[in-house]
Amino acid sequence: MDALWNGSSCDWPAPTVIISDDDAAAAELRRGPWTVDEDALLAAHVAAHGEGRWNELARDAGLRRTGKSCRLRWLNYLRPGVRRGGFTPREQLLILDLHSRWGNRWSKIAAHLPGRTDNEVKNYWRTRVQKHAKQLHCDVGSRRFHDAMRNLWMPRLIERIHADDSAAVAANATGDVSHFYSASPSHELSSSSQPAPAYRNAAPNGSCARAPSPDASCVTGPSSWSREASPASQFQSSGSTIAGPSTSTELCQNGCSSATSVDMFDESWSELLARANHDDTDFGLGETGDNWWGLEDIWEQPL
DNA sequence: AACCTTTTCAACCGCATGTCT
DNA sequence: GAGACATGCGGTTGAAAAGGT
Repeated sequence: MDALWNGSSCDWPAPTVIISDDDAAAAELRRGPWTVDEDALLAAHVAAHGEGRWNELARDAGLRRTGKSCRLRWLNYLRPGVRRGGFTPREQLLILDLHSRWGNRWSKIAAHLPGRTDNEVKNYWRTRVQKHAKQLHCDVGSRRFHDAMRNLWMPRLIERIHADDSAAVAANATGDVSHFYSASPSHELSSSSQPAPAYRNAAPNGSCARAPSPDASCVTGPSSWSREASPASQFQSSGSTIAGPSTSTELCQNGCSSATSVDMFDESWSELLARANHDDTDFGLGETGDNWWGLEDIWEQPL
C-alpha cells in the first residue's frame, strides 16, 4: 500500500491511499481529516440530490472519498442540527440512564439526544465515564461503579439541573418552570411551538474549534427538534409519582436548553474516591434489580 | 522553552443487516 | 433463493490539543 500526503487548501492535508492496482485511475482515495473544500462539495451535493447513495454521490461530486466516509462526515459533522461541544448535565444524566438500559447501543441512545451523534455519545462514554471507572479500579459494568453513579454522580447531576433551572427562571424573571417537570409526556421533539433552543450558545470554551469546518458555530444548521419521532413513551414512569421529567425525551429536551455543560464527575470525584476507597463501600444500597440506576429510581431519591 | 504524557474526538475499519436485481 | 451492493453500527485508531514536568 502506497500512502502519501496530498497537499490541499486545508489547514492540514489528508493522505491518499492506493486501494488496489485494479482500480486504475480512480484508485486514489483520500483519507484523514476533511478539508473545507471537501465539506462544501459534499454539503452542496447533499443539498442538491439528498442523502443516500453515498458511493454514487462521492463519485458524482468528484470527492475522492469512499461513500462510507461521505456518509459519516455528513451525519457526524455537516448534517443540519448537529450539535457540538460538551454535554449538558441533563444530557449526561440521560446517557447514563439509557446506557444502563441498553448498553453500548450508541445510535439508539443518540437518537434520544437531539443533535447528538452516536460517535459523540460513544466518545463521551469512553473518555469520561470509563476513565472514572478506571480511577475507581472497577469496571463500568460492575455493581460498585453503578452504585457510585447512582448515589453520587446522578444526584449531583440532578442537583445541577435544578440549579440551572432555577438560575434560568431567575434570569427570565418568569417564576414558572413547572413545564420542565410536567408529568405529561406531551413534550415531544416535534413540537412546533418549541422556542429557539438556548443550546446554540451552549458550546463551552471553544470545544468545537478543532476540526476544519465551514461553520464557525457549533450548530451546523437548524435545530433538529423535529428531526424524528421519539419513542418517548417507553420512558414514561410506570405510574409512580416522580419529581423530575417523566420521559427521557422530555429530560433531554429540557436539558438541551441548559446553558451549562459540566462534567459532574469532576466536581464530585474526590468525594467519590474517598468513599469508594474506604474498603468495599456499597453505598448502602439494597438490590434494585437489573436497572440499578434508572431515572425513575433516581428522581424519587431525596437529594 | 522543550519535552513527555494524557486527553479528546474525528475518522477509519470490519461486520451485520437491509435492499435491490 | 442467491449474489451484489448500500447502509448502519459499534469498536478502534491516531493525530492534535492540553496539561504536566
